[in-house]
Amino acid sequence: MSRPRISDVAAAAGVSVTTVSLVLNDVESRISETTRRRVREAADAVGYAPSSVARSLRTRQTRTVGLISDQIATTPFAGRMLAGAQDAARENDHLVIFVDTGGDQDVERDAISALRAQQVDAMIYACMWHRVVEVPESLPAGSVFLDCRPEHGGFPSVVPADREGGYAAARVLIEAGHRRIAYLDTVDPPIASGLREEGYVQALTEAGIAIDPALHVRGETTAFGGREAADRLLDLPDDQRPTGIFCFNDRMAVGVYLAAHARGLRIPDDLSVVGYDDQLLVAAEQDPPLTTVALPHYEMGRWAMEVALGVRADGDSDATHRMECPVIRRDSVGPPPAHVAKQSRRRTT
Amino acid sequence: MSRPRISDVAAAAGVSVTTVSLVLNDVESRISETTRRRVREAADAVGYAPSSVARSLRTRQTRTVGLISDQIATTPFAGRMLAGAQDAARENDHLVIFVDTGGDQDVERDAISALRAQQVDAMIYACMWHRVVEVPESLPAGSVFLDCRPEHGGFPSVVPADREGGYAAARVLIEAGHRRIAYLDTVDPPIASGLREEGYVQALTEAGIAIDPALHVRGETTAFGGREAADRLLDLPDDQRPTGIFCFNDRMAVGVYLAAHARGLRIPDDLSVVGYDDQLLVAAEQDPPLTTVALPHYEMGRWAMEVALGVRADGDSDATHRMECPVIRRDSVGPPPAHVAKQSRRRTT
DNA sequence: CTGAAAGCGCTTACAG
DNA sequence: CTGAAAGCGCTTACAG
Repeated sequence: MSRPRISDVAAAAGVSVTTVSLVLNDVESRISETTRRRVREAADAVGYAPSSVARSLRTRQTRTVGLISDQIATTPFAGRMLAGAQDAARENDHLVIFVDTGGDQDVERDAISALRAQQVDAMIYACMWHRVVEVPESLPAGSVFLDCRPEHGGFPSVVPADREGGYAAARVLIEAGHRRIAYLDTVDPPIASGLREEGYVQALTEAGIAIDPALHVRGETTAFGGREAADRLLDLPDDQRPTGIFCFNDRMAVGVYLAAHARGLRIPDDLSVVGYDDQLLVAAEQDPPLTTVALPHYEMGRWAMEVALGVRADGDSDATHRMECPVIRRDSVGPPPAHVAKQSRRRTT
Repeated sequence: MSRPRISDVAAAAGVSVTTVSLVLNDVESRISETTRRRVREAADAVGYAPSSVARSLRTRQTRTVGLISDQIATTPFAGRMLAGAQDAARENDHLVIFVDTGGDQDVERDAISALRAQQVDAMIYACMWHRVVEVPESLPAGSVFLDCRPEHGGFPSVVPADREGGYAAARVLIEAGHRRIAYLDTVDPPIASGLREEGYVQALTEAGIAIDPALHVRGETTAFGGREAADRLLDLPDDQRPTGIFCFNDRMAVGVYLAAHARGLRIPDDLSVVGYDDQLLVAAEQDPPLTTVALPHYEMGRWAMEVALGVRADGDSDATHRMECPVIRRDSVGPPPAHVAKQSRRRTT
């Protein structure tokens, strides 16, 4: 009925529990091959599986890591973060105890102490999107921050390289020949917003394109918000209207599609657009499929777990690692429309 | 340096460890209020938090439940399942150890034995979408199946009420006045596909509408698949073309929007559409927002955890619980176009 | 090459 | 009202 213990195996094999433990754990020792086999057979025969809890009590490590997040589970795009952490944990024989606090401070405090009581070997503090966070008081030293950065440092952390991502997005448009490139930004700006803007500004500046404040608009971070902001952009006089729009995220880019279609503008023939996030089920499924910059959630999750487990060298205890956001080229970017190129030429002469 | 033990608290309070344990666990006992206070103060003073692993070894329960899934984490719509399970676990003072196997059998086997070794108090086996599954050999009795059903019963399980959902979807269209209602189905049909079809057929039949096989089409389960299938529907002769389309899921419904727009058909004026899933970031963000049937992922996750923990009465050990899929009314359904109503009348006379 | 024994940090009958 | 002691199931010095 109840699970067999190591002493049951010992009895069945006619040896001591010491011996059983030694062979089952493959401890460097000169136990004879005969005995080893006998022990293994006995273990199989009684269906023995060692108790992790007893072992943990003795060895003081649980092969378990706590992953606490603000709302990873309820957010559509961060599951891959969990998946990356999960895979790295498995490869290193660890289990992950996952707690989603829903952003509630009290829940968070309780979760941290429950995780400490469980004696997790390591802890990861994850956010749904790139943020700077206050460090919860009881968070153990050495915890790693995932998709967020501790306010005053002191912990390793990994975040997306948003500035470089913004730069890359703008480059895609510049290389396609665009000069009037808008940044359709979010209204209540998270960190990523400013960072991406910096990259955008840098790319344009390097390309000798003057920054036009009229081309920086903001909207709610939804398709409808994106549409509304895009309307303002597309209502600009012909010679000021952007030919390419870099959107803060894919949801807002969808709004740009809506606004474009509403006035008979085709993408990418009349208007080029690039998004951000590479959101599953949205970016690839637009018509035409959206060129975008991917958030490397899976890789970030894996990185965090690997430094938490100490199997990765570049996890400085006080550095934030910025992970590259690759450009995903699809079909929403083309050259600017011919008549615009003409106009531009006319203007500059 | 190292964490304080119960004996440290006992020493600090000048009592036995028995007493400390008794007061900290609020065990029914006649320990004097004075002593209790002294113990609590001592515990605070030394920063004591009991070790879950030591307690687990002794009490033989870990207050931990294993949640193993095929790919919940990497799928966008099932995070809420995790959230529901999570919330129920927290309310009952349990932690969830989450393992995503990615559908790999070997990983699954290893995960189950790791979870058993951890002595989880209960186990939940979750799927990304409604399926009938072979029961993994080593799965403990009493495990509960989430969004799937064990092939030969023997375990409690919870799945969406897809038949009723299909019925409800069709009713929405019927009540809006439609008679030519198509079912835009998926190509490689999961269980839900047939179930939803049954509901659809039942609703039409009850309403005295003959089932037209030409109105049951299939496509890949993507926006493009939905578009392609919708094209076939919309290419039908005027008097056969559906005025309302019930789609297997929201992604395919997006394809219907695409097909409709491509031929200048407005939704819902010229064509009504209802989806399924209430997919985050897609259903609500269409133009017009999509009327759909929601998959009750959060509630299913909660139900599964509650029966796993034994805090819910209706979790029969061998019954599958079908959870209602509520209709989410938005703006993609209207009455059929006037000229169609006229035509229909003409035909029936 | 193998075993007896201590100890990880708790809880809980049992005794007083 | 409180305490001494056994025991949960392992691992690991230590001894032989």
